[in-house]
Amino acid sequence: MNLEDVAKKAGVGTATVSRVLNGHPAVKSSTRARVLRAVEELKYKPNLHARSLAGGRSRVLGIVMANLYNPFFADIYHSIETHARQAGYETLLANSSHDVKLLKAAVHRLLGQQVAGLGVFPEMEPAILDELREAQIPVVLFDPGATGDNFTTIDFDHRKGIRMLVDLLHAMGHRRMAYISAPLLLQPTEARRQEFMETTARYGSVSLAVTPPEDGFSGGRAAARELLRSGFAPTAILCVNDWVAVGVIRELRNQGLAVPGDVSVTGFDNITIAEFCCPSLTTIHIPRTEIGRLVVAGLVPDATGTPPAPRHVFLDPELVVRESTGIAASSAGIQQPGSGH
Amino acid sequence: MNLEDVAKKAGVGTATVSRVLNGHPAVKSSTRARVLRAVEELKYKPNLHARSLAGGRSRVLGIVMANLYNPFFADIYHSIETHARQAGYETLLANSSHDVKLLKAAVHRLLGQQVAGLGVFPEMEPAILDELREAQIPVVLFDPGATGDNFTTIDFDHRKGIRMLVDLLHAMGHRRMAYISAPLLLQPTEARRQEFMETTARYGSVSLAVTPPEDGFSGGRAAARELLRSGFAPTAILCVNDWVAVGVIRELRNQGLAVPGDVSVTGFDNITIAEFCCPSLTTIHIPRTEIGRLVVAGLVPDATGTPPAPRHVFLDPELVVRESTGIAASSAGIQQPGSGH
DNA sequence: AAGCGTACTGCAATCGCTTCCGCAACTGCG
DNA sequence: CGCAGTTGCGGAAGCGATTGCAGTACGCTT
Repeated sequence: MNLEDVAKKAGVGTATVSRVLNGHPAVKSSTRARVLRAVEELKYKPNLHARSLAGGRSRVLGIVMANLYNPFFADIYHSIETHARQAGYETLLANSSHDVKLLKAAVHRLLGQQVAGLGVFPEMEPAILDELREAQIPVVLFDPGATGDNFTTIDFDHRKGIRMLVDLLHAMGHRRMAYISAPLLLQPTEARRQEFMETTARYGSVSLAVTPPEDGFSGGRAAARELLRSGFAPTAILCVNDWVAVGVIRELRNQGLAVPGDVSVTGFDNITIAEFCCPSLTTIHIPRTEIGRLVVAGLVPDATGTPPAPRHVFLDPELVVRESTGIAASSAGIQQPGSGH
Repeated sequence: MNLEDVAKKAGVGTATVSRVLNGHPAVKSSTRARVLRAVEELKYKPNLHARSLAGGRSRVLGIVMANLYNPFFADIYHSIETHARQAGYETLLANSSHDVKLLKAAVHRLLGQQVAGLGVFPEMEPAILDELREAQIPVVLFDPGATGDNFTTIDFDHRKGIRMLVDLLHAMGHRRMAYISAPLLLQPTEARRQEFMETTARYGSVSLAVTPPEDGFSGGRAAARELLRSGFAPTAILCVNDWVAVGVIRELRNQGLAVPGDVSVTGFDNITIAEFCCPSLTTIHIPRTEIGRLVVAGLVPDATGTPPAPRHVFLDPELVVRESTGIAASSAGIQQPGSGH
């Protein structure tokens, strides 16, 4: 079932069928109708591989994500898809699941599909970056260090976000804080952890960081369990993201601790659930919709066809105070210094 | 940068390069090494379009989903992807966003990509089903009515699930229940709503169904707000899924109502958050991982290469009782009949 | 030394589509 | 009526891979 069949059925040449299918204007309307009828009757569907092979360019954007089931990334992907569609582009998704091998495979796959642009969220390897530099297509990255003349990078001030949270908690009287990190030491999560340690040290607060066995709700629960068992009784727990924060809160309540009555908890990302869970989360807002817009803008050429100029975009954190934080309780049962600084 | 360049650089023919790249055994190892070096040096990446055009078959499964940001579907997709990878297949995702036009486009796109199999979750149109019947590939659907000799259907007993919830609530003394539906009248959600109305009617309970303006957390919140404003004071609220249930609970608490103290709430699907939110949700479990496994099993041929036989799989609901349901309160401030049956 | 099988390798056809180029028919103008 | 300028359409050359088939070289048997 190919172009030629349709052409034969409609009594025209393949070139004409192709022109009709691509909306080329120079076709008599009677011919056009005849072709369309033949297409309809044969239920013809063009072979997209042949099409892009012959056509050369494509209007497809490749997107690589780790963890689509992390709501934060799902939201971003959704935004990308929406904006891409508006720009007349399709989207091709590849999951890397935080695995370097898979990441490499994903990038190769998308490059092999001749995508018009590539947006990559996971942490990059130098080797892959090199390949991307060679590729003659615009690339959007979240790796602020990466430079290349076809690279647009989007950077978020993670450290400042953490600082805003610690400042808030300190102002509320918290002097004994814990941080629940991510299982993978990626650049953004590592920056958050470090900033937590540094800022609390500057304040002279007592602090502790623990690393959960996995990301997400159950990772948070496990980390909180371990934290409580350790005997370190914080009045506030900062979490690497909202996703684990929800799990942490759950475990605290299971253990009979009130949030924020006994312990304050904060998240990061401001995913939708942060507003809807009980108690709702104090967190740092990252503009996911805006990120999606930026990715597409950095990938599709403008009206004149010139590819987007590479640039570095900085996104600023925004503090969202909700119910999960409150005035420091006078210890959760364990004696503590309680000294200011 | 094509096969020929590599062939020239390695001093061999294109056929040999192709054989090396595809792991064909009949190549002298010295030649193989020379080719691989050329590939490396030129950073050659095969054009996948040309490859599938020439090769014919592909090892790619097409998956169509509405709403990837609905955690229920995100989980299913994740499971599909994992199982497909295990079977040596890739996955191609297309989003339909509950739009018939987009659904049609998505199916056409995947068919055009010559996928080896197609899994479609959104509600189908008869016209699209016809096209799918013509396609010479296995198809997995969630439309229990659809039949075709290349169709595998997966069916879930939504009605029974609702019955289990209503039974539970009735046993707990609830006689005045509300149902919060989905904005789109899809087959599964409609079945749930109808079963709610019928079962409560059979019990002689007072019942009311409302439809939120949108799906998800904020849809649930909006619906709950409307419900409370209406003056109908239920002692239990059943929700079309966990996603809106969380929004409903949030709004109830905003209005000062305790869950389950004043009002019991149930969800459906048993998405991960159902276990972690506060209070955790009483809900109906749908085996998402199993569904992913079934989809892949229904799509990839077995070891001998014979395509999977079409079949109808029935999935049974499973009641999960958690914190969001309790003994009926003696009215939420409004007089009510309170009659048993 | 001739014959023959085996192991490699290259040529060229092919996949289905787009698009350049040329041809025919038709239009309008002098 | 003749000629240039459109307009509409078909032929055929790619796009970059895979693969059947033929050819070469080499080793072994007799």
